[in-house]
Amino acid sequence: MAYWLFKSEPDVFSFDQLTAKGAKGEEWTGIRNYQARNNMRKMVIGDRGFFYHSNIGKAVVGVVEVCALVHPDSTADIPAWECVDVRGVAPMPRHITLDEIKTVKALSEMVLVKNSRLSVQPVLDAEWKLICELGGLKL
DNA sequence: GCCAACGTTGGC
DNA sequence: GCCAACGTTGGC
Repeated sequence: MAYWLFKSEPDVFSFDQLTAKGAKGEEWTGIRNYQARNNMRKMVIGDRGFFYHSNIGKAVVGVVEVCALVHPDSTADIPAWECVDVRGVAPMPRHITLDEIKTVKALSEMVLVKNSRLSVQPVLDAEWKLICELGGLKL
């Protein structure tokens, strides 16, 4: 099982909005970047990811799970753009902000820090465990 | 609202 | 195939 991080601006699509969709989840539409799309191609059912709020909040706010393999993005005008479906698993009891991540040495190599513009990114096992711990999340 | 960083586009 | 110009993202 691999870990990922999905970024979204909360005023466009927030973690609460995803959770409201229930177990069926929602398409992760709108990705128009090859690196991000290629990351989604690597995902399998059951992979988990952090839900990160960019711009507003700038924090990891919850955990999601991949519930449909990569498929054409229904909002795209060319078939090259694809996406997975994700569903909400659990909110972070304590949000882990970008500021906090930057102060933790073990997290200084995160893609979130190194390449902040990539909207779907891989997360290392160690990074995953640490952020869950910091956030008080037991899964 | 600014701007740095990055990705994409298109002329050559 | 290079690279300048442009558009977008996202932190500040």
